Amino acid sequence: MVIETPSLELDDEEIDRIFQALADATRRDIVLRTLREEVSISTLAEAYDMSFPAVHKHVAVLERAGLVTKHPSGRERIVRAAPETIRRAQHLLARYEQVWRDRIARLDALLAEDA
Amino acid sequence: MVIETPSLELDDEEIDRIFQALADATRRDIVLRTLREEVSISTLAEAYDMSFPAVHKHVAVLERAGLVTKHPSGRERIVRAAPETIRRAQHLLARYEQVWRDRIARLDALLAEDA
DNA sequence: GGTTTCTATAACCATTTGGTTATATGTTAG
DNA sequence: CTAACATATAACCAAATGGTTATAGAAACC
Repeated sequence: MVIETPSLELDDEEIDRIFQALADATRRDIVLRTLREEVSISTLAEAYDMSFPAVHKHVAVLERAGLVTKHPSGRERIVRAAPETIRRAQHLLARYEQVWRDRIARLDALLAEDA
Repeated sequence: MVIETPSLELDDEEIDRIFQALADATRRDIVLRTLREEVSISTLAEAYDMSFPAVHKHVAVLERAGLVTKHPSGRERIVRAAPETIRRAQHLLARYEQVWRDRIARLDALLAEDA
């Protein structure tokens, strides 16, 4: 039996799915909306100028990316944002910024050395 | 004449392009690589198991997203990361997290009120 | 029980994406 | 000048994306 190691590290495909999911204005709006309050898919669908199945698909993309979760409640599916995944994406970008700052620090050190 | 207002706000299409560009492991690696040091496209191309034109296209996607800039140097095109765009994306996600925290704060306030 | 509502999914379509090979142009090196 | 190298771009292709309509199942309402 394989023990699923609950790695905090994001693998490449996971990151692909997260950024891909965020690369669409409707989906970003769904994330914002569900961060503020839990809503059903059909309630979400009312907000956008597209069919229910289109919104349903957007929610599925967000779910596969781990950005939202769905919870049955009677005939409805309540959509909840998953802030932890957003936080991980944010931290990934923060690490990119750190790489840049490390480079600047190296350049500064080199300049100080030469002076 | 239209004065181009240098808005710090990211419009939807700009954000689409940024996240879309980040949704590919090769492109994220190019960003990381160019954050550390400026490199030519052909130097980049050596690092990946794909043709030069494929890498050239990835760089073009990153450039359209404002994540890198290209600078001619003789026959080469030096690719530089644009950390400011990365920072903006990071801040956007930080705002999403803030929306979540605001909600928690509201719920906490409600609980305190009821107590 | 029948109707309505919410969800799920299939089938389809146009466009975009991410790769390829081939070719042309510009720049440097000898 | 010529050869080699770096870039750019066109044409092509398969797969993925983002939408549609149609259909079916499940839960709730009266």
